[in-house]
This record gives sequence, C-alpha cells and structure tokens, in this order.
Amino acid sequence: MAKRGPYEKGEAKRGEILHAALEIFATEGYRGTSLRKVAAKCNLSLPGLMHYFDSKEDLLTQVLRMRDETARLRQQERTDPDGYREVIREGARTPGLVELFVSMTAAASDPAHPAHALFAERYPMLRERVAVYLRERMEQGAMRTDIPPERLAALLIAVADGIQLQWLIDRSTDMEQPIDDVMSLLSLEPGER
Amino acid sequence: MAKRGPYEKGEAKRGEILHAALEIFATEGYRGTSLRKVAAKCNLSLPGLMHYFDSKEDLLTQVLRMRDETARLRQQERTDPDGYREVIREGARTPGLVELFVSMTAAASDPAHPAHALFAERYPMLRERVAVYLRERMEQGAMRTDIPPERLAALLIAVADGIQLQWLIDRSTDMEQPIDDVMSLLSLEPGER
DNA sequence: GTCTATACGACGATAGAC
DNA sequence: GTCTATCGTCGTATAGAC
Repeated sequence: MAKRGPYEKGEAKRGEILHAALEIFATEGYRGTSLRKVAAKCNLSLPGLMHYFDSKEDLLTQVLRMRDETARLRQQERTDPDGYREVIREGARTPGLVELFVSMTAAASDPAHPAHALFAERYPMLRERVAVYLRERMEQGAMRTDIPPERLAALLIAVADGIQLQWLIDRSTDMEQPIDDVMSLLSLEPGER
Repeated sequence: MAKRGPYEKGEAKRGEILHAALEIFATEGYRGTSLRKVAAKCNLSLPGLMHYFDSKEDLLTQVLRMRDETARLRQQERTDPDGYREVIREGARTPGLVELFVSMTAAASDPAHPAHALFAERYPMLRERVAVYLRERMEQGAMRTDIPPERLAALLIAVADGIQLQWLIDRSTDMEQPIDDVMSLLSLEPGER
C-alpha cells in the first residue's frame, strides 16, 4: 500500500537522513558530529534537514528507534544469551553507536528529553523479554529459582550495559565473559567449589 | 606545610571553582550547563575561569577526580557490598552527578579525551579492590570459587554501573537489589531451588 | 600569577522568501 | 519542501591591565 502524493518522497528523504546520521555517528562518535555534516551528506542545508525533525535530539532519538527496529527484525525473538551475544558482538564493531546509546541514556534521564519515552518503554520491554526466557529455563529445571526472573532480568541487562562502559574505556575488555559468568552462576550444574 | 606566595590563593580559587562546578552539574545536570554559569557563580569572567583549566573537558575531568578523592577519603578501604551500597545511596541523591559520570565515560572512550586516563586508571583500580575483598571471602570459605575473583570483580562493577543506567531512566529502580542478588548467587548457603 | 575585555568560529534553532 | 539569512549561545583564543 504505497503512500500517495508528496508524502512518499518526504518519507524516503527522512529515511535517507536517518541512515546518513547513523553512519556518521557510528564512525565519528557522538561528540563532534554536527547536524551540518549530516545535512551535507544528504545534499541538504541545515534548515532543509530540520524540516524533517524537531531538533537534534529528536533526530538522534529516531536514529535509535530505527536501530532498535532493524535489530528487532533481524533476530526476531532471540532473547537467549546467544541472541544477546550477537547483539554485543555487533556493538563491538561500532564503538560510535555504543557511545551514542550511552550518551543518550544519560541525556534521557531528563523526562523532557525526546529519548526519555524511548528508553522508558525499552527497558521494561527488554526486561520482560529476558524474564520470559528465564522463566522457561526455570520451568525446564535448568536454573535455580530462588530469585524471581524479573529481578534476574534487570540484573542481566545491567551486566550487559555495565560491561559496555568498561569496554568503552578499554576495548580489550571481554564483553561476553560476564554474561557467561552470570549464566553459569544461575545454572544448577556442578561446578560449585 | 602551607604553600608560599601567590600560589596559595590560586589553589584556593581552583578548589572553589571545582566545588561550584560540582554543585551546578549536580543540580542542573550535564546538559545545559555552561562554563559561563560556573564562572558567574565564582564571581569570575569566563577567561578568568579558563585561566585555571585547559578546557571544559579538563575542568569536568578534575571535578570527577576531586569527587573520587573525597569519596576515597570518606570510606577509606570499604570495598565490601556495604561500602558499595553507601556509594550507590549517595549517587541516588544526586542524579546530575550520575548523569555526569555516565556522560563522561562515553566521551572518554576517545583516548584523546582528558578523562580517558582517569577512567583507564579507575576501572582496574576498582576491579583490583573488589577482587581483594572477594578473594578474602573465598579464603574464608564463604563463597564459591569456580570463577576467579578478578572476573567476578568486573562482573560486580558492571552490575553497579549498569543498574544506574536503568535508574537514570526510572528513578524507582532499586539499585541495591541486583548487587544483593549477585552476592547471594555467589554465596554457598542453601537457597538453591 | 590573576584576571577582564573583546572577538572568533561553530553550533542548534528560527523567520520568511521562493 | 527547501532555501538564504540571521539569531543567541556555546567553547575557545588572544591582548593586555594589574
């Protein structure tokens, strides 16, 4: 069901801008990247670009939304550690994007920030999806059950986010090991002591 | 051993600036706080303020250094979970500072950033201190020993950092629970199943 | 060494013409 | 829908008074 009229071109251009912005921020990082650079890459003036977005923060927020959407489509319902691993591996290839996510999270602590709503939906959604996976494994008898899956989900996401901060400073940091370690702590198999 | 000559005043003023900057960033957050505001609070012109610092990022880096130093003096060698708890509780009272730390971590991913050296020293030091505590507990027979303390230290710090990201978005997030949960996963006590 | 005044270039944002 | 022109503010740089 193709859009009619002038909307079609506008939506295409909007997508082009978002992809250009994603590429620039991924390569050059969050700091020191201006909207004028993004506009130039799209053969547009700054006001021409701003016609599509309310503000720089709005543009960045939509970049993250697009990023989430493509990641979601690619791995569908993979909430198991292997799915997580894949996400982390890809993040490791694009330090600029990790930096963008972290910077935006900090900025979005202000409820008035455009990205606040995004993260406010995103974290509970992530927790829920991880919790569903953990609950399954518990029902299979493959995991200890003394901590409810919702709490463990918050814990696992914290590990994944937190290790990325250490990795931002030292790129030799192993981002998968801590996830594996938590999972092994949760397993019922021998290995204790 | 008091300093002589004109240095004394300069150092005092430098400290005043750092405290003023800390207060402003703690209350108004990282974004939207300008050096001119900090200068005004110190009854100084902007260049007058810049006489003491190489750049804005340099000033912010020294704010974090000062922050670390006072925290270190106050709790000395407390690397146990209760010491951590205290740090987290105080962080919870000053969202702007947490935002500052997270934003600076992201920015410091660039090795050329003045804060890069700070974090590059800070994380290994933190890991080492936590590892020492964990090793003690292991030797006391109070903890499982199947994962080496160095790896667990990275894990615990990731949990502490990561849960703060979730807390930045949702202030009702319990920042102590995930720490407690990891510690209970590490304990040898019954509770399994 | 401490500090003010002034100016510069770049940023995000907006007004209004086409 | 896209432009030129302009705005206010930012961090920064320099000159020079004391």
